[in-house]
Amino acid sequence: MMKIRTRYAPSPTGKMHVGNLRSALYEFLIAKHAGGDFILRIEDTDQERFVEGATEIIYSTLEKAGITHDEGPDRDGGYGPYVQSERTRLGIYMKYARELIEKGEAYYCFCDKERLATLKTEVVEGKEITVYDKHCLSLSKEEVEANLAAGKPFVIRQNNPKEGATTFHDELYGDITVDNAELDDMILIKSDGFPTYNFANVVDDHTMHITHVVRGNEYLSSSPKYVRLYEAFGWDIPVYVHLPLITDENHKKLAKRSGHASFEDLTEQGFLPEAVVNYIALLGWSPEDNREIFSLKELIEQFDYRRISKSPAVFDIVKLRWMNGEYLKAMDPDAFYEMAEPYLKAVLPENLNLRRIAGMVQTRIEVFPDIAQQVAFFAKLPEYDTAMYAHKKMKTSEASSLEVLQEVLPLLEAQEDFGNDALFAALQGYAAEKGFKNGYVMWPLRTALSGKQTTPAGATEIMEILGKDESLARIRKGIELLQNV
RNA sequence: GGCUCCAUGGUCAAGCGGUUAAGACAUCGCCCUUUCACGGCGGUAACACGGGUUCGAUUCCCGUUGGAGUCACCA
Repeated sequence: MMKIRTRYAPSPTGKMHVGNLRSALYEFLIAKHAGGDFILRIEDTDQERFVEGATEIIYSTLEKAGITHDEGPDRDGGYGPYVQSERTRLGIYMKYARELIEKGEAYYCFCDKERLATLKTEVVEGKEITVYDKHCLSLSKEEVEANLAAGKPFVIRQNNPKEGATTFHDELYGDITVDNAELDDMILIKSDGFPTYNFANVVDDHTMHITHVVRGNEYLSSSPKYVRLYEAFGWDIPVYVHLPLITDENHKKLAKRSGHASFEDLTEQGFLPEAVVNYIALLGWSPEDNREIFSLKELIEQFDYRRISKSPAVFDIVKLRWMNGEYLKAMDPDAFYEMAEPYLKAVLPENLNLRRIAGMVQTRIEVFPDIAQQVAFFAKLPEYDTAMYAHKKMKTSEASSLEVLQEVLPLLEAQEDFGNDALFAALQGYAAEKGFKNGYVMWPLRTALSGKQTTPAGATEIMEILGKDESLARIRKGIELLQNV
């Protein structure tokens, strides 16, 4: 049994798109599930699109996501170089391209932009459609030699037949057949000497012994051309697995403007890498059972690529938030505190018991940035409307609240132990004595203490954290506001 | 527009000829509670349409419609 080898072949052009990240994840999972190797290859043959620092983003994203490669630019496995521009320097692609020319499967083309422009047949949705007319295929060997000797710029094109059809097999989509007449004579080597992706990916996948080519659906329709390349070389055709697309809420390919199209966007918004990985694993794949929370290790165990879906999936940020919340709740309190601390410190003074507050919000937030609006009232009592004192369910009104606060204030002033338990006991005692329900006295207190409809803690817990002085000050302020109604 | 692919609730999705068509998110209601949240319980909500094949189609085939992808010296 041959060892499975998959690869992730990103081009360093910016942030890592979640679609690409999912491709990397599936490629990794397919290899690891079968005990195979996952290879990272950098596709930087487009000099113009190259973005400084983008390679580093690829490394750091994969690392944060836990997707580790067995071979790559930084981990030589003997099939390098793992960077396409370096392979170009070695002349690998040119050598193979010439081999194709010898076989009549490719040819030199000297057509310039002006001539190509005359080939444009129509414009559809703003895109110009050009079909090359094989003009240079008819050039004689002498003409080609003369052009080359004269230093005329050239490209090398694939020579596809106009008759017949090409069929290839995809593990998910089955056999796909396309008329050869549909296959354009795509460019293999650009005039700058670099190979196009179309050519480089075939040569690289073969020379790097990639057994399973796993990639996005957008390559499905060009795959026949790649298959013809393999056949022209007489190489074994790899197993193909084309992945369904990830779309935005409008069912369009996820675009940058959606605001959460890249892994970086997501982590900046406070999402945990583990949750993101878990979520995108389930976007287009499902396990045999109904489980939804998976560690990377568990995904490796469970991942059967035959269960990958064929239809596109909408990226649902709401469900991701839910899942992130699940991860947050499951975290060890210390680990949670460590990550929550910066968000807490951003809005709260350090003399407050931040660890305690972190514990209060751990089950109530979905992403860390939610913390601020939950706890900001601890630092400063917000302006609030006294109408908030009236609560239907608690059967409180502004008048009843004023009365309760006035009666409870001296009680609290006399209270020695300002801990949660003691405070609760004292207030409950007061309520029982007066025949009030707990909520009837707690609601006005909590309102006075927080100025908010909802808080991550009850009245007594807030008092403990605020401390006696601040608590009493806020209650007096509440009384004052109510008296002025 | 040509070609290719896809089609189960708002979203992710199970299903692979016979099911009361799972589950999750979201949504709604109830319970719990010192508010909200968490948690628990329950509700609303789907097989795009039309032909076949079959004793029987969500499931297989064809067509229609709808959606997506692709058609570069980008990957």
